[in-house]
Amino acid sequence: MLSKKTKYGLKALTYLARQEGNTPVQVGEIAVNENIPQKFLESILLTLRKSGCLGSKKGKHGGYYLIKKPSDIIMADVMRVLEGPIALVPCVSLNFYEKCDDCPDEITCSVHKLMIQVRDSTLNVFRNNTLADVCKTSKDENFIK
Amino acid sequence: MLSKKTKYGLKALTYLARQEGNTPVQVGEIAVNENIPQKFLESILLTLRKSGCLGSKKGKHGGYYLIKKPSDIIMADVMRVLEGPIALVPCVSLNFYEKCDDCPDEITCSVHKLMIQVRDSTLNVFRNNTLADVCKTSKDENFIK
DNA sequence: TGTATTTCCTATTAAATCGATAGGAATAAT
DNA sequence: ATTATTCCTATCGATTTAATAGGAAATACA
Repeated sequence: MLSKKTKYGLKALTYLARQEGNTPVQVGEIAVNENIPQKFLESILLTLRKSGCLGSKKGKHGGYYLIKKPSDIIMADVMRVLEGPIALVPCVSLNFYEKCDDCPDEITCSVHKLMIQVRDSTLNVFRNNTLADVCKTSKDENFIK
Repeated sequence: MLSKKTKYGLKALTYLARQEGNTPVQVGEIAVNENIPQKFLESILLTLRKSGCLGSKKGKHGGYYLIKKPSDIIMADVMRVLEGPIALVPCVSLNFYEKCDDCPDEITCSVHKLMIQVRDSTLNVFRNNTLADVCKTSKDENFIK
């Protein structure tokens, strides 16, 4: 299950991507429009900024803004920042690998093999979607099913 | 992330699938061979039985056994019993649907659309793998990558 | 220069979930 | 009867999650 953190983070990113210029948008504005608790959103945007997904400006008229074009923001990267590993098991994770302590042998582990398939198929989706893709709704003209 | 419950459950099922006959196998035997806390495994096998994935026999010489051929056991069904929804968000779940309380409109929700893709690709894996497939290790001769 | 505004940072809390354990009832074989 | 096993309910401790609190640091602007 997706955490609220991730869900809120994704919504905030799409909100920013839909902005006209690149002027900073305040947390409060995003929070109100996307129904997200403001203080919680604050901490989420902070981690997104620290990981290089977002830029920020402090003080009056400050806020957050995208530092890359939406079409250059790969969802796999965003998901890893917000949700952590994409794999369902650490032993098949590309970026967060860990050995299972209860598994004598990965090669013969049947769970392992199944989970690699799931990882690859999920990764395929997240790698082939940019923030720009995600922003297109089914209402948009150029939306291709 | 996959819960321990699911991981243990899958391992137990493959253990049973690899048995010769259909004579009941005791929880203790599975627990020892798969490095699973016995009492925990007991409760997992119980839910698998209640959901129709397994049969059981009480008393002396009792235990658990498969009631279907491994090749007839679809992983999607098993996963739903053990882990719950396959979808990452309830609003895109086929079997556990729930409306988001913070989302005004599913049609235009960008998260929604992305998560449908993830659900479909994951489901594709779980629907196309039976317990028999999962049991094949990469060591097996007929294993096809 | 000072005041209002906003991000930044750390700590804390309440609730939910997870992993595991405990103890015994029910059932079956011998 | 005795022994072995599943079945059932309850509970516990640890971890994670979602959210809140309070204030420091930075910036715009009057």
